[in-house]
Amino acid sequence: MQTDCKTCPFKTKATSMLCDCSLDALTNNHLELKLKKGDSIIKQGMYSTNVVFLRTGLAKIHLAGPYTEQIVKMVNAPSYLGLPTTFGSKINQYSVTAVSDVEVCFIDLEVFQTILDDNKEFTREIIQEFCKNELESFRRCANRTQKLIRGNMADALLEFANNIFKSDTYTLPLSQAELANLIDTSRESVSRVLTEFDKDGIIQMTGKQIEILKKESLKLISQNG
Amino acid sequence: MQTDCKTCPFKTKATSMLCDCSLDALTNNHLELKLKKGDSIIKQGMYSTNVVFLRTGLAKIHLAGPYTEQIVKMVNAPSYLGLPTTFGSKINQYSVTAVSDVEVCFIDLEVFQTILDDNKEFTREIIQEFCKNELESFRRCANRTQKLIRGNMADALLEFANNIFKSDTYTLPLSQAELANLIDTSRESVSRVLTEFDKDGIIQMTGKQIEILKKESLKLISQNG
DNA sequence: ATTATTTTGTGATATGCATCACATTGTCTA
DNA sequence: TAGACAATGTGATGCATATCACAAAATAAT
Repeated sequence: MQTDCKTCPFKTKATSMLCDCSLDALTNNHLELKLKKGDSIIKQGMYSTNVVFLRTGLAKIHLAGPYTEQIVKMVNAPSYLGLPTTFGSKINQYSVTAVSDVEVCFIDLEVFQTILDDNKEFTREIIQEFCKNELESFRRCANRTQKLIRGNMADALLEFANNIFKSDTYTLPLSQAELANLIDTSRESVSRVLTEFDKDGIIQMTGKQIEILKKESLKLISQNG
Repeated sequence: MQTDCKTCPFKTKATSMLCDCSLDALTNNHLELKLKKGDSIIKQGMYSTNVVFLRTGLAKIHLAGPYTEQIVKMVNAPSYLGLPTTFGSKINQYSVTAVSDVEVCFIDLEVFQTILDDNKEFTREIIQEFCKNELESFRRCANRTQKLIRGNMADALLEFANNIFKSDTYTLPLSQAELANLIDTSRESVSRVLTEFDKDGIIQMTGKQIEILKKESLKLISQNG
């Protein structure tokens, strides 16, 4: 169950900068788990002192808004999860749930903190990550609140293609209800827009299988209405 | 013009943890400026290699969304500005503008990075800040997209009272058009809601002077519609 | 003081989308 | 192979709020 972190092939840019002694510390202080699609990785409202490393698979970050659940973003491996909520608060302020089968490593916060203290380059990379995430948050929020549904749907489809699956053909990892939470709309509207895109020949939809036919059109819709 | 940072009375929790040598480095490598209300501190789209310390005054962080300007949040001194945009991107991804007269210190990114490298406690505090900001972003975004205008207006008024001015009587630091950008609505709606709150005796408004009369009502409106 | 310019108040109209309601299809399980 | 439950498609209706269009007031500029 205990992989040697030094030889683990799943590393972020930050992780690849760790000294051997820190990697040894990680090896001896992490809990490796295989979780199934739908399983909770981090749960909002729970007390936690762990940082999570997503070794393989896909996860969603989501939280309870004032009325409905909101999916903040999708994260694919390799990536750290829960840094903001673990460092920023004793109680988890958001949830992370597996969207595919995943492998995760739980790392104690104190161990992680020590590793930060001992590895300047690692710390720099982590801070860079924080910064990029915050900028991304700003942009995302502005889009969500200002764009119409078609624009946000187009964004989501492009995001899956470009950043998550790196292919214009993929299987939607979320239900339509979840997609609604991702782009702040209703389940019904997701269904309507998706069938509309299909009818217009912008995408081809077979069940949850998506093929993007006219990427340029999607980009235009993303920019305009 | 060059204050000695060691004796500067305006310090964040993080800054108070710096060693003397780092404070000396700061003293010799910062540019102190007094800016006036409305002046730009950080400008979206500009190349920048500076971190800014807001010594005194009030500022707004804002960015160009797909259609309109969005005010992300208000920041009052003492606080660092522009860490995400300076670390995360060469080009500024958002703007910061003085909302009152302010004093700011520009610090070169390399100097700031060295200080991070040399001060573990400082770095911890900065990371904590990042985490809290990110959590705050998530919450803010969920509220903005899910709440109705009255709820968001109530939030803004409470935020000013509780976090910015620490008093239930204050002068609105933003025009109604800016308030609209802060809570993602139209200028007209801001005007309507504000007069409504006034008529209902929840606030008393004399020009831009605000007095919160029924704080509990505002909290209720924030929670419900 | 007198324009000029920005800021604010308020009605009328239009619209994007949530909500409700129900049919249909797909998927798991006993 | 049913029977149950979850996920999806689609119409009809209502509502919050953006937008347009001015008037009034306040602030700045000459």
